[in-house]
Amino acid sequence: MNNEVVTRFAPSPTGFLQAGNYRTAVFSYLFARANNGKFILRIEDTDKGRSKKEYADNIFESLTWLGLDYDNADNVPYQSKRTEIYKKYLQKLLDENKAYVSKEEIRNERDRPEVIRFRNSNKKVTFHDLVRGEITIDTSDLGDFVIAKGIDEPMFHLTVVIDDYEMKITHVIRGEDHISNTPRQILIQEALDIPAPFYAHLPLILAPDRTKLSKRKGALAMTEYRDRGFLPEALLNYLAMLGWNPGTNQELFSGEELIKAFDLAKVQKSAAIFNQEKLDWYNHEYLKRLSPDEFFEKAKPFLADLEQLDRYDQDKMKKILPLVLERINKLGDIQEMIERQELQYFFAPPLYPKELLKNQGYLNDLIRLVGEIDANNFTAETVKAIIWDFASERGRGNVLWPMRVALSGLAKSPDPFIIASIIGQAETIKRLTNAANL
RNA sequence: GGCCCUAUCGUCUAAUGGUUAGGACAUCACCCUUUCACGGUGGUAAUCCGGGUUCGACUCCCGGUAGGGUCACCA
Repeated sequence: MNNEVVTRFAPSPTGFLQAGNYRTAVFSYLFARANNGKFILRIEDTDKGRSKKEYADNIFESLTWLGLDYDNADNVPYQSKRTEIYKKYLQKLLDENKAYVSKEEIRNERDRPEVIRFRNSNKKVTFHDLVRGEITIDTSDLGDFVIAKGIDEPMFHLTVVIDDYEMKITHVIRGEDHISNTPRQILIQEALDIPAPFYAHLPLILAPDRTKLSKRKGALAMTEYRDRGFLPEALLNYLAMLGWNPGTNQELFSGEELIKAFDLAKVQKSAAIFNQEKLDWYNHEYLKRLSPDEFFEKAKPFLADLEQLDRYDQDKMKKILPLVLERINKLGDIQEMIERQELQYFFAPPLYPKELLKNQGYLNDLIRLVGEIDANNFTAETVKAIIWDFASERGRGNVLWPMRVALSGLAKSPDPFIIASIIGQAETIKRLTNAANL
């Protein structure tokens, strides 16, 4: 059991992580689970100046929300607290003359007069990348790179190598931007005489203009997607399909299905553009799969504006929600519908210009017909049944359009039968009467 | 600029020497329909360019071109 697969997600809490970061987390997670292995989280906060607790908290929150459960949740290592461990290895390198204290002219006020540099053998390093195959890089143009600012201040390349070793990481799955870092880390491994893990470098996720995804280019924190009403299942599914494919035409995958189907060999080599519209589609698909009650519960936070207007009526809201679902991609769109006044007519009589009715001629007939419906059986179906033939006879547009406008006050809305059934018989007759008297 | 990586519809991708180059999103048309939305049907749309190898290249090789990454006392 000593060759158990262990992967890790090792972000730096120096800012809000975006889609590309979380996609590497998704792949690391899926690969570990697909191989019955472990997936662990490590916080790389050796840069004390830029690391912030707020960002680390956001990483935990995002991972949990996405459902990427890490196996060391009760004991997540922070590199800032592991200085003593790194010191041991650093001292060894120093003692063996594989690293040395470098005294140099300081270039700017931030620089220290002394740093610890790795004695580079300037050779060509070749490693096998699980995504790209063999990669060879000549390290001679790297020089004697800095691995610590001091004996108590180790830096990235050193800490990564030591931690991956100590935490028994078997597969380092990370972004393509680390390819050129890999030879440096391999050199350190050799100096320390520790084994190298397998490497898999994932292609990057790009903005629509093919440049790096950034805040300016619309990159959002994962929690922002949550707050806008995306479902974690949709994000997970979409992220997994960006740069990986199952080799079949299946598009919708549950977390379990992803684990079953995931294969590093089918990871794409080229960068992918983050496509918001496809994400919207995924989210709508998952929204459609929710039960009415689940949808209502998830929609509630986005209904606050209606609640404030004292129009909050749970029973009525539950009837309206299916109509809303057809018209949104994410729950946050509900707020926009409310702002555009596309839901308020369900709660209060609409105001509209008389011209919008186009034709008032049949309104009195409609009032009579609607009044004939059994009050105990006032549904969209019975309303339609009693009106349909009449409308067909007089021209549906002549009858149904004014009816719908009388009820909704809008040029675009759901059909008049469903609106009538939601606002009720008395209110329907009242609004039709108002329209007839305009 | 040096080094490294990559290259199929607008986008995400399938096809690992022989397919009418397939699917999804988006888009367009039609159907459904009083409008919007949903839904249904169908369509437009791609192998970066140039050389090889081969009976035969999206697929293999070379060269261009383009895009990306990286060249810190950040990670």
